[in-house]
Amino acid sequence: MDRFLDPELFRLLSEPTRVKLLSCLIKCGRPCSVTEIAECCSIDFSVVSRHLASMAKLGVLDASKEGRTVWYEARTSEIADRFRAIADSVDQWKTQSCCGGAGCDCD
Amino acid sequence: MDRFLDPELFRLLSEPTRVKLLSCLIKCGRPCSVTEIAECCSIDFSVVSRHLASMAKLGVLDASKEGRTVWYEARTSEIADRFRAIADSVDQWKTQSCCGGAGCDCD
DNA sequence: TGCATGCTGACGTCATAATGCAAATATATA
DNA sequence: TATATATTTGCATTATGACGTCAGCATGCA
Repeated sequence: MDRFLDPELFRLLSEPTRVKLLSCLIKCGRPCSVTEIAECCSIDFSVVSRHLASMAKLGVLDASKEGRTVWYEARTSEIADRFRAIADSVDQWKTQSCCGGAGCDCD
Repeated sequence: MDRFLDPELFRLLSEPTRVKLLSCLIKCGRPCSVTEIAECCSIDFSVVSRHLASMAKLGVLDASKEGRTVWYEARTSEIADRFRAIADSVDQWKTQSCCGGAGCDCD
């Protein structure tokens, strides 16, 4: 389970600004440029650039450069699958037990 | 979807210490006291107290006071369900579009 | 009542990271 | 080549939040 409970992924989604950008991209369902999203969400484009890059690095977004424009697109299926994997792994642990009491080694 | 992409929930899971505590509780599958978990994970009990309280506040844990002891238990099914709901809502947005181009109002 | 136990809350410190501006880089176009 | 456009990067500032210590509060027990 700990393999799926990736703090880095959650850290990305814990920032309202990033979630706003991601939400925008998911809803648009098409590749968007940095400038486009920056204007759409009224956020400084340097901030948007950094956030989108970090999300692409973690596989949440797809990035493709075309001339001087970078197109970002939400990897929607990938995101949904990842959350389902988390749900499944959490469920699996329901039946297991890590400690018999005294000698617990959860860490 | 924005209803499910709750930054607060993700913020909780973005902290390795909190994930460690949650993981411990899920694996144990039974109510544990603050002291018990603090010793099990070798973390200062005031830190544990804070983290568990914040997770209970967001519905990730169940808390029940019994005398001077507070028993925390992971709401495993609730957690799994929440992640599935996120996955489903992300999938639903795949077919929709928030903007026709110029007048995009993603925010 | 006095004391031990279990937990919570306040406080100061520290580390991390988000932000906006400006400069730099890369690419397209005149 | 000169200039405009799209994005990235460096930097200083600011904000957020985690941590440990200690004091305080509630509860149980002698």
